[in-house]
Amino acid sequence: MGNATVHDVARIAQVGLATVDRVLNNRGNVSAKTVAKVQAAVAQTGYVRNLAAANLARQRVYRLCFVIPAGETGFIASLLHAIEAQRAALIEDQVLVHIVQTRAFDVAGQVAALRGLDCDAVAIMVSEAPDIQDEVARLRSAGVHVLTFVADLPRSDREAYVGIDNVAAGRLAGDFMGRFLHGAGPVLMVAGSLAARDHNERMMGFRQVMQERFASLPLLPAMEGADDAATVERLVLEAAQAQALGGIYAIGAGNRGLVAALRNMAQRPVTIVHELTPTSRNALRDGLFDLVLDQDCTAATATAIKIMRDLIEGREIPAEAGKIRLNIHSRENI
Amino acid sequence: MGNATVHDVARIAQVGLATVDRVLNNRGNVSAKTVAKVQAAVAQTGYVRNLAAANLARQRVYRLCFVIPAGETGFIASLLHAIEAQRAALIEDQVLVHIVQTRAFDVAGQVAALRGLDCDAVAIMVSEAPDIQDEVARLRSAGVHVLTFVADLPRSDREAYVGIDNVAAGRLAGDFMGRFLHGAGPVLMVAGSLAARDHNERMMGFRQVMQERFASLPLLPAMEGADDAATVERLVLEAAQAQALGGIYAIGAGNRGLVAALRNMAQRPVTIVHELTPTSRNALRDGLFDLVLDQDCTAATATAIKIMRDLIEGREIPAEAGKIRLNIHSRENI
DNA sequence: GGCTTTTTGAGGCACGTCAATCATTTTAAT
DNA sequence: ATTAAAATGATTGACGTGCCTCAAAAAGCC
Repeated sequence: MGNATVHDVARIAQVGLATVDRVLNNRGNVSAKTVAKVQAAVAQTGYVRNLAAANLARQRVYRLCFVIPAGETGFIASLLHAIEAQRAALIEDQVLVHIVQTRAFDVAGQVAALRGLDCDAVAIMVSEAPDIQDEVARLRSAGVHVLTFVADLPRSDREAYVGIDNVAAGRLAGDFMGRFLHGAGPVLMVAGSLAARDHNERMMGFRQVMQERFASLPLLPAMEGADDAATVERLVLEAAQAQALGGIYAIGAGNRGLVAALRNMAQRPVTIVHELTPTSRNALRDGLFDLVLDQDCTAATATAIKIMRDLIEGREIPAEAGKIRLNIHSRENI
Repeated sequence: MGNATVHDVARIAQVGLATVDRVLNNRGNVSAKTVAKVQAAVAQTGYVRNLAAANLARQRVYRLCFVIPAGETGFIASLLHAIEAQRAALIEDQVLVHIVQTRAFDVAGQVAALRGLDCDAVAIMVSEAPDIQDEVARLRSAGVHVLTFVADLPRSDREAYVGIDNVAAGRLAGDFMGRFLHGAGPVLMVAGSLAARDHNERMMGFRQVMQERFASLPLLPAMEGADDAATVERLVLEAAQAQALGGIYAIGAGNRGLVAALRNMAQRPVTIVHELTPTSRNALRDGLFDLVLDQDCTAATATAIKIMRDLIEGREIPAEAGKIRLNIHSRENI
């Protein structure tokens, strides 16, 4: 069954081993007739290359890289943890994963990080800026496979995006917000930065659903908390003092500040946030948060690594391959 | 870095290659002192076995098997599809996946299927019965690694369970049901079979939350639809005729029947179901279903395969490894 | 026919590990 | 001290593919 080797193919096709090798690896200088003979033999024997032997022979080492923001947000910590957890199994497979951390929102620093890369494929979680798109193009032309991670750069040369559909996530949050909010009361949106594509897309999705289906609920202008706990706390408390809030949708990081603000508010709004971390987990348990939308970091990193390997091997990447499912956590399933 | 070989280890430890091999593969007949020397050299060089070379040398072929119910439910189809989608990449890695389908709820047939297995590891989705637990024990003692899949057999000898936490899924469904159901109206639960552990656990979780937090909502006795569309349709319509339903929690298969019933009901109850299939996807879009709880088949099969390989390699399996996250789909994110 | 160019075959080395044999040394038992 | 048992080293041959060289055969061209 799965045990035909190049030798079998050569014997069946009545050609030499070298010719089989030339055909299988597109080395050229083989007549069309011979190519057909070999391909027929491959089909007949059901030959499939033995990847282990191939990698051994060519001394293949997969040099992968993740470029992700620095900072101690719980989400980044989860990502790092997920990568570390897989590392042991990966080195046995000759996969070396290197992690580069850059300051969030610091485009120049991110460009510098991309410029200094030395690897076969890279997964990047960076800002959306022309300089960065140029740098992606340069990497691609230098033969490095590039995929975007968590935050997409749809207009760049990236070969794949691994992460959730942020518009859908925002829409889902809007749906739940509308259905949970029995009374009226305005809804506040707190993003990290509306210039960040992921946050912006979530906001758009949320706003779409609120307008389409829950138009009676007033939507306050979105605020930017810069992924900073103190800023988020201040913004939320100010908004709550201006008028009683019915709901809060926290689009990005800074959940610690949100928790602090909620503890100081008389009336508890329906609160939907992103990213399952110790902070948000505790807040769920204490009844401060109602829902946490979360992308599974383990799945995200595992998928990114798999796609990078597939890209290096030249395999087809289905369009859906990088899609990470969105998980929802309430107090009942943490 | 990742390039130390057994030769390096032997040189550093000042022992022979054969001795290094004996230590690394626990072949015995090595003195404690020598073992320590080798281990020190391994630590010093950072030696990690090259799995490709190892598998090549020992002609390793991973013979894996899935034992899952037959039948054309959408969920089973998704499972099969997910396995097929991975098959191409797997054979390059010398992983042969065989699928055995058994009649659902047919214990004797499942036992026979388990008895006829010839593989290194198997993932089973079967009924919970003493005969099956015995058969699992027999497989284990015959050196076959066994993990349960989608439905657990916690009292058996299985080495891992890959699937969602069904109690948590039921609790989550209960939480949403309570929050969506503004008015009163009784809630109907339709399971496939309450003897099936997964359905039973979901029901328990659902019931717990409803009693703890939404005690004012009456809960009708759970019905068994045997995963059969016609039966489900009949049961639901009968219940709806007896009294107007506020909500329906469909615990198992048979969603097609539920859709048919909903189309014939004057008042649309809040409907929460399991498994994202074409049927449930369309029902979501048409507003017949409110939520679909779903375990990601691709993730489940991929995880099961990975764990089977890890078991065969003798690697540690973290307790959490088999945990599949629960996805939630509403009309807004399909 | 003589010439060049393309195509093909044969062979070998390398990759790192496993698995086995056989000879030798060390250690333990009597 | 003798013998048995255990421990160790040295060596070798796979495993299947990639990649290279060299020579031979076939095809194309004038």
